[in-house]
Amino acid sequence: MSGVRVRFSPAPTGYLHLGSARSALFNWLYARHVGGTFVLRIEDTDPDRSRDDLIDAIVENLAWLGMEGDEIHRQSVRFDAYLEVAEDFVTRGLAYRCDCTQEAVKERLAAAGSAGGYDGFCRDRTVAAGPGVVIRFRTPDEGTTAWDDVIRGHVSFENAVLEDFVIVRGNGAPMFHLANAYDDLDMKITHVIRGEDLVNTTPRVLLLREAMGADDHPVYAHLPLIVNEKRQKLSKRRDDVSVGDYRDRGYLPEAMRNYLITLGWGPKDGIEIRPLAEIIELFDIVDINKAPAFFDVKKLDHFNGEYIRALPTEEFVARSTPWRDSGAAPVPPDLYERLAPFVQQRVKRLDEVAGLLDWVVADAPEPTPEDWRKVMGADGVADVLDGVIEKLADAPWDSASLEQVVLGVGEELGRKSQLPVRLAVTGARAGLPLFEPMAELDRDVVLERLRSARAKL
RNA sequence: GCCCCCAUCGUUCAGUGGCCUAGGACACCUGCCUUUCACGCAGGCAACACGGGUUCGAAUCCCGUUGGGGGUGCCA
Repeated sequence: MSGVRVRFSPAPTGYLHLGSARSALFNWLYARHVGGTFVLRIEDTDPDRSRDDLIDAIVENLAWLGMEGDEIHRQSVRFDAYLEVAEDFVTRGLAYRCDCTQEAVKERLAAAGSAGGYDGFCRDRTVAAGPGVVIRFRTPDEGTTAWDDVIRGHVSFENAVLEDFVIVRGNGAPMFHLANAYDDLDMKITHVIRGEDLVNTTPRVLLLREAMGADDHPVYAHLPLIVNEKRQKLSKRRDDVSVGDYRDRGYLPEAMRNYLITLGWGPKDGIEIRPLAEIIELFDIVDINKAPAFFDVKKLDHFNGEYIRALPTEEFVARSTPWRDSGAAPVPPDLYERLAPFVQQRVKRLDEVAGLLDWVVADAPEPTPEDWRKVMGADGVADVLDGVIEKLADAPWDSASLEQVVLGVGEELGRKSQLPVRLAVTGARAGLPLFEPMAELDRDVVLERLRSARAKL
């Protein structure tokens, strides 16, 4: 066990965001790589968000991806410690109380022609504690706050641009910077691996930490953001960001995990799809990329397809069963088991399985006009259909015989006979191998579909 | 506005001064396999944003430009 301690510290949101999942994963991977400790710390300093149901969703999705905290903490039960530190800051003159309303601050800022921040109005006033009174941390007016980021290199901020920020809310609850700085120190976190959207809060945390008496700070590694096709940070409103939604759509956790890892990092040998154990061995935060990465669902689909096909058939059946009956009609389990190998070979998501079997368990869908024209418009289709209808009337009803009959008719006529039969029976040009599923259908049903198609020629 | 960051094929990762006529993967295109599709196989298309330096030598180092992103809450 190395002394490395990393943490994933999400705010409770009721779902696990893709970006958060990736951050968690990189922390977890690094901990496993060096034999360190992965701490899960729920940052529920906002009382409105400190709800068990919001937290459970995150824990469950992390577990789905194969991660669980070696330690689990919750900031809402540690308020006293944070508040004590804040009081200490006030008595030491490092922080002060402020009773400015947010509106008043905004007005003064606007009048001064400034866009944001706080103007230091209460810095030298003496405000008594009370409802609505916040505590602000006094940031230095001079100097710089900087650190050497593992991924970004040297990052530095002029203290002058840092405004005095709130560390305790008017309702008495601590703010995240305070709790975050305190806990990283208290929990002896050695490496902070998190999204780049948090770089600019790092100086605050560093300053707070220093004020708490720390003479060092964790190693920071700010991950590149995951972006959408417009190269913007993934957002809940615009993009599909909920890990749970991907699970519902039939992505395998191991595929999702493997794909997420390739966003911002890649093994030197270029082999992206590989066992977790190998990834843990190869992974290191120093090799993480700086540039934002686009979340490419098509590539995720490819990964997922690879993982699906690699599953032993029984496992594929078991894992795809929750999606089995979501099509036009329920699929009988024994039938599903017989046809599963064919299904497994052609789905990229588990939620596609039912659609492939619709024509077997329900009426065949109406062919698209284009498909109909391309297939049924060919020469000799009527003869093919007539021949197949005739021979199928008393042929043995098993897949081998069906194949023999259909292909046999084609050979006699010197035509490819599968496509017209396929379109007539399944309603589509593409799909499962024809004869095995067709043998599952009753003779009457097949003949009826063939006759109906023949009649429409 | 101010602060911070980023910049190799459409996408993603590799490449850390010469091995690069820049490699892998996804996507796309073409064949092969197959009387469907998919899988598989063989090919193809396709990038170092621009301009200055430094150096015998730059995708790799420095500066600038342009472009993009993030932040700027009593959310985290």
